[in-house]
Amino acid sequence: MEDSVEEKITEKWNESGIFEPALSKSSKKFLITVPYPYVNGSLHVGHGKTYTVADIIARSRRITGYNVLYPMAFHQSGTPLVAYSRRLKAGDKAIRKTYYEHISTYINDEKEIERLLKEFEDPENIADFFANRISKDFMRLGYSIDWTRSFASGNMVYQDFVEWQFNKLMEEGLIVQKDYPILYSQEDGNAVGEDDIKDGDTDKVAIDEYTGIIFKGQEFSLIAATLRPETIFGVTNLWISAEANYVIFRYNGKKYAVSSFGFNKLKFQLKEIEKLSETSAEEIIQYEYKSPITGNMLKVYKSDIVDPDIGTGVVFSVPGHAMWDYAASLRHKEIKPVKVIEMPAGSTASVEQLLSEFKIKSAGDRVAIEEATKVLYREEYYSGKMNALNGKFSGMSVRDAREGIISELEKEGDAIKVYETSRKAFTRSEAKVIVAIMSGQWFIDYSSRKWKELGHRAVDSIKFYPDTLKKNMHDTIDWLKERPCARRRGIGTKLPFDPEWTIESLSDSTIYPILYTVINELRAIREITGKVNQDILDFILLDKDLDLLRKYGKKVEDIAIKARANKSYWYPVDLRVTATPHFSNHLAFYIMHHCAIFPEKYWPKSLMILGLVVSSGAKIGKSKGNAVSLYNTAREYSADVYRLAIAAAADPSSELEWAEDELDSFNRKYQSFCALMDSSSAKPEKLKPEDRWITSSFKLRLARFIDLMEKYDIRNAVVSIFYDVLNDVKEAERTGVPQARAVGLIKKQWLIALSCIIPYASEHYWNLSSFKGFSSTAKLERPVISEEDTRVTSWKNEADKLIGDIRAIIAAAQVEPESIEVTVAGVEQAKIAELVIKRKMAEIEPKYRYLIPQIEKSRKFIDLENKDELVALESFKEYISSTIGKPVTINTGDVNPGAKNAWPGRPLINIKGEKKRGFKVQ
RNA sequence: GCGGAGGUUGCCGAGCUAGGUUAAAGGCGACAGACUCAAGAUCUGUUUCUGUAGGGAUCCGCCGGUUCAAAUCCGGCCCUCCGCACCA
Repeated sequence: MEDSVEEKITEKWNESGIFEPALSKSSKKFLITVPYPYVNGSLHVGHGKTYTVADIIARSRRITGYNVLYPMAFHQSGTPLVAYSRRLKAGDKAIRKTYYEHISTYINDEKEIERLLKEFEDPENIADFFANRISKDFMRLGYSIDWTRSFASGNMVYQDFVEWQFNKLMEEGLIVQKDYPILYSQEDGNAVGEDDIKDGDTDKVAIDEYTGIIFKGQEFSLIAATLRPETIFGVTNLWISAEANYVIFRYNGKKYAVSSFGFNKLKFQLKEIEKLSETSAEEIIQYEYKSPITGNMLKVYKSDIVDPDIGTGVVFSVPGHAMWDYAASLRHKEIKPVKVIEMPAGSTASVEQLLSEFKIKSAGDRVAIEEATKVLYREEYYSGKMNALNGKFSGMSVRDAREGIISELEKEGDAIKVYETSRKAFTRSEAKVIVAIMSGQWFIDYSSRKWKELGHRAVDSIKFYPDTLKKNMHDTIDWLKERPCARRRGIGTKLPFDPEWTIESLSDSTIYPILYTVINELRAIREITGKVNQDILDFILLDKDLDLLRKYGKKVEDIAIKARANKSYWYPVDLRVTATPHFSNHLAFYIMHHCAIFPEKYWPKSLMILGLVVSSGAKIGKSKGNAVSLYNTAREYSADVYRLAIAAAADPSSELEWAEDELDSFNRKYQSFCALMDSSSAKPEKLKPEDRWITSSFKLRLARFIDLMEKYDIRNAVVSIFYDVLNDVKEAERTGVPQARAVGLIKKQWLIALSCIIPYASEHYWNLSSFKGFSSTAKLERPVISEEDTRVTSWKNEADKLIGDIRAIIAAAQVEPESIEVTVAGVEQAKIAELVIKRKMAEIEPKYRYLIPQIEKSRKFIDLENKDELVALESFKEYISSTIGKPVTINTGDVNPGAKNAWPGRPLINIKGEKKRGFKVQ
């Protein structure tokens, strides 16, 4: 179909407002939502899947009699938009290129693109531009979205609402404040996110928690940061770097020495820490240091395995269980490795074995040592056991021992936590990324017992599609713990009780679907009051007392009452559709926040989780360079074809491989559907007997479609209503009904059903057929299936089975058929067959007993219930012979002594014709 | 490691929660035929092996078990994929 036709239809939908539902007492409501898109770029075909699936469901509910609301908004909260703007401003080439591509999806004019790029230095402009474009794209994809309720998370009214949300959480005691490690850039004086770090998106930087064990010395103590404190019983000595500078500092009234790099980090992690003086490796090695727990006195050696930049520049040495330490100890004969961990029999994970396995000769084989270290750490951690040398930790698993030793060390004041980045990282402006302790970080405390119980209750009551994910959600809720919920930068709402902080982007978008139900009223109130105050929201959303509103005057009161009615009608969300990456975060928060704030009647009803769209095996992502633009795809193939591909390609919950050539085949099917519609006739005035099969079959398909859509089994529903019906129409031709007539017979209901999937074509042919209104809002009637309908369709199945048999014989026997004679079992045969099947051999007349082996052989084909076989096949005689292409005769026969016989459900086929090799057969 | 999903006929992908109706849906590809001057598209059929009458044999990661009967249930093994957080 032409672009302009689709555009015209879109316009008509918009003008008529058919997707902007009002409250209705007569029909059941259905609120369906999808997480709003983050507006930092154009969307790809993967994004479109979620919105398309939701739209198909929305439309199917609408035509089956529900009052449907499918709203949409835009997300702008968080750091990326700000980061992109900043980088554009700084002239970052990579990001410029990305945005150049994003814009050129829509705009060709070079100058205009340049102008926009300049504008994008303000993040709000990026958000506005793409929000605008995305909503246009969505309109052109035929989504039945109510755009009058649209908003963005940066809007003031949204912020009023989020403030309210956080005040509620605070009142419930679900928000706590603590110190917390974050990635930080000293030069920028700022927290850094993934977007700020060089290669941060491809090579993630995590925060590792080291245990900084304190080794007490005479003048000062050393702090050695380690990931493996459980090996403390195997410590033989300490290492420091020969080249690095060391400093002495005071912390908690005591003196310590670490590398100056290390001190630099600790400054951001420890409170009240003060540098006292410089020192040197030489000075440090003059003393011995006492190990906690074991009390051993340890010597310090210089070694080049120490990277002064990692940890504290002081390393404790466990040559029995660490590749680096072992390699370094080779130069010091007096160091004897001590084994403190034993491995299960058969394990090859030991320092010595890995040394030979990885062919490590000296401390110079850095890469091999790194690799071997990974193996050793992993194996020992998961399968190792502490041996008898470990005091009270002997016999424990390595895991338990690590925990026990850490808590013992911390209790005695013999260790501090030291945080380190998981790899060396730099910001895009080349500043070093370190870990700093953010003091007073705000958290949402998901670990609350009571809250989790509510969460579990909600999960129990929610219907999950697919069902298997329900268990996952229970697990996810158990696993949730405290989560930082505010940051120092980014777009978003200020924390109402601490405005230095901006609410983080996943925490501000949990219960927002309720806003869709009242957004316009809230805006109207805001016009009057200047802000939507907390008590107004209490009244509207939590059904609090009307007295709260007296002070705002009658007008506000009236609007609020209306808003509350809207909310009570539409909420809760009946179905939320989202992609699987949202599962353990957004969806879990969505459930939890509803539980915390709303009474049970407003908790979510059901969730649908979709698999990602992948392209050439990889997850589609802007950074991967395999993003297929949603806009371009829809323009190139038409919105309908895109929708058809999404609906029919695979089960929504599984991953969908995006293949261009398959899109072509969807397109061809779609084209042939259009051609069929173009040539179809109007509904005939009078039915003919041969019309019965196509009309009956359609009823069955339609009923199946309705049932499947009810269960959101979109794929099979599409197969039934699109592919199967299409094939039926073609077959109808052979049953004696021309295709044009066949379509005419079923057109109206077919178009209504199809409006879920290919709304443009449906609407177009709806108009051409002069039906009234829109196919999108017409009512689909559940067909009444009569006995006649099931009978005539099962007759056709019998005919098809017969055709298959005839073909098999022709192929096996290598015959060139002239005509086919089909003989259906008569009364006599039916009686004999029944006796055999029912094991009443004695009752069979002796003269027919010779038939028993013959019947036994065809036993599995015999159908005693099949009483009207002759009528069935007779009525499809034309169909059979036109399909085979040869004349077919059908009659009933008596027992044929001494030859093969027909049995009920197993007619006898006799093919007359010539052997392909020239023999004449009878 | 923890938690989850899965390994099906050339490929993709149903079926496997209720075992037989499954040589195993559907799509893609391949092959043959029809149409066409021809190609493409479309339509028809075939697509594990085998058989001169609708039949037979083998088959659903590997091994074993339950059963009259298993792709489907049970046990073990091998392999693949996803999530593990502050990132929207």
